[in-house]
Amino acid sequence: MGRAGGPTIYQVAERAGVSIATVSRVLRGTTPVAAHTRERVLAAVEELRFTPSRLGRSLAEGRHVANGIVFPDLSGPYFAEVLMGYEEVAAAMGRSVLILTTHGRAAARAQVLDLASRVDGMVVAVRTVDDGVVAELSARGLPLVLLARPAPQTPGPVDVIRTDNRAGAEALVAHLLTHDRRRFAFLGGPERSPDVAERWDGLVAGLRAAGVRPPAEPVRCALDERAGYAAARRLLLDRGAAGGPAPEVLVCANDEIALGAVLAAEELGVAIPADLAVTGWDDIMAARYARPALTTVRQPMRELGSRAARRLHERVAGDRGDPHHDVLPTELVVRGSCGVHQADSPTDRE
Amino acid sequence: MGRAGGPTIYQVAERAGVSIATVSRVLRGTTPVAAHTRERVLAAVEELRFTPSRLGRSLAEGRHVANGIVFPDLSGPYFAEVLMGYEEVAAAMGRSVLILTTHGRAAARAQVLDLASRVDGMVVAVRTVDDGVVAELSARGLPLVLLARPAPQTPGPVDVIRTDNRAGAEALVAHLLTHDRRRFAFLGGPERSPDVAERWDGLVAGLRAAGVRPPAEPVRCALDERAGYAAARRLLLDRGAAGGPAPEVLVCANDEIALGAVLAAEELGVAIPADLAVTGWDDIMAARYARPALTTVRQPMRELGSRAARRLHERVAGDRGDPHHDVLPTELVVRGSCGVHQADSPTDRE
DNA sequence: TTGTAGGCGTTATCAC
DNA sequence: GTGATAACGCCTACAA
Repeated sequence: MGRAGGPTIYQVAERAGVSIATVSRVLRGTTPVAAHTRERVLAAVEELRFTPSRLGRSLAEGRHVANGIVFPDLSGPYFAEVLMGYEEVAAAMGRSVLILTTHGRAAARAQVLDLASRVDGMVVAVRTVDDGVVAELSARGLPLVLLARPAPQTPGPVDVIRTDNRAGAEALVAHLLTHDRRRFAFLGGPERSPDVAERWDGLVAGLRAAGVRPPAEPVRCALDERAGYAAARRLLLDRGAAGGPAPEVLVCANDEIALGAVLAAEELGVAIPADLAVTGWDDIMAARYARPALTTVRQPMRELGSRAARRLHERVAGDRGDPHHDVLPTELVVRGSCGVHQADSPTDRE
Repeated sequence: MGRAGGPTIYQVAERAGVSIATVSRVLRGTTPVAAHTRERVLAAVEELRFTPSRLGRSLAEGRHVANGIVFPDLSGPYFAEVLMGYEEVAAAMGRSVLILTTHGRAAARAQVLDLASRVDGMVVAVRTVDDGVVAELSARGLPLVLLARPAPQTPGPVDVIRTDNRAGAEALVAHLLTHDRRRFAFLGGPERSPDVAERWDGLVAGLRAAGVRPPAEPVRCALDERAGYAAARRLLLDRGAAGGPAPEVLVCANDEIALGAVLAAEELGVAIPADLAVTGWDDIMAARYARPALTTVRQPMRELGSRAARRLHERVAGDRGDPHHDVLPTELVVRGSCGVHQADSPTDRE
């Protein structure tokens, strides 16, 4: 037993009474081997339960047959869905998947570089490391796909895949305006993710286009339920205290924030949608179960992952073409939280 | 440039005018090196942006510094949470994480074996591959931690981490009986996961202990919302048609099934909790937002992952002690879907 | 058809 | 303090 992983090719060769070259040939099917030697080799492989060392193989072949993916974190369904799509396609192509979440750590750079030395290519999502790292890896010739993150100024071909946040936000605004709401607020931190920044931009643009005055600033908060609850509560109380006009619409950067806002409103006796419309983004499961159900914008999370995997595969396979820039469409999902509609069916299951 | 990943140690050595041994020594800090040579080496490393090849390193060191984890799939919050806990701890220990989802594929065995040759140890969750594969890996000496999956009869020390499904189910039943419900049904597929099997067992045991007749069989269905909807609908319609006594309680194997069941009941005009109590398992986010909010059993998903990572780390570090068998406690979360309680606060945020 | 031998990029053990 | 050099496990020309 040569290593923890099991027997080595030498032991198989010895047992079969052949050279390691022959064993390799049988296993790889690269060169014809006499039927009877082949049998003997296979028998030895079987008896020893031999599995070639990935390390040896990769070192010799000069490739890892593995993909990396870097997320900021894994909370909420978004990244999990992306990962599903990614892993599924990568696995189907025979590639392993290494995952790294940076959690905004300072060590992120080092971790990503380490990851880079274990894979043939990788996906970098959103705010995980700064463009310097991306440029460095790209310069090294490592195939890179950026997910929901703008392409940096870098020489190498870096592909980008994202969803159309701006169009989604504009469609959302257009719908909200049909409810005759005018005083908008936006909950979320545009600096926390390029996606959120685009949603904010889309909101502002949509309102301007309709001649409605957009909010001066977003209400900055983290992208989770708790932060949404706190931010909405503060907003609703402050406006009340200041005697200023209360917001009529809360456009939230994601569903978690929106659901937190719904709880805050409920607690303060603000009726939804009568007094206040609330919208989210992503269409997570809880959005359908909230009462009223949450109006939101759905994005093809899983396809983001699968596309990234496919694109990466092409690059790893040698594609040297111009960088692709895929923008996937979003879909407005109108439910009860933004106002009353005809044939409201808040429990839609699709 | 020796490879896609960048320069090799030879190029650094040449540039610094030293041997590769010296470069290695400087980088690893293993043996003292003269200050000025050290400087020269570091300068060369810097200029060439040298990062040692993981492949070469691992081959020489005989270790990957990487952990694997095998899931059946990634849908729903359960596995994502486990993964979070796992990745976080593994990363903190400087280890990379390879993830594999088997999707019940026939190729699972081969994929797991491939994974095994890329890591120093791995976690195998639930129903992913059969015990033969586990035994094989264990026999090879690969450190293994089983997650929510019973230990097989195997020579090597295999650690197990799971939650106390039986106790959770018994506590749940005990509570449900206080509502004077007697006719129970169980929705879920015990053969789909050991967890579910234990929940079913706990239900049966809990009812027997109270002198209540348990259902003869579980209502088998997949562990998702759609399956729960379909199964509940069928159940409620059939009972109605047959004129038999309708079930008073639907104990579901997880929250997704339960929420699907709630939709089915709603659709059929069956009032919850008045006519029918419904309970889930996991306490996913949507469980809190459903109306009535879902009574469920919470399990420490994230800690399952972090514990597994820690245990694996100990084994990889050389622990040869007896197998651990950790059983984490569950927590009953009583909400509105199982009946009316004093001081009902269905929107609890904790 | 099969074997020999060099190379992949490190680490670590010897000598010097 | 530093430099050869042998592993590590595999693949693959090149020979035979």
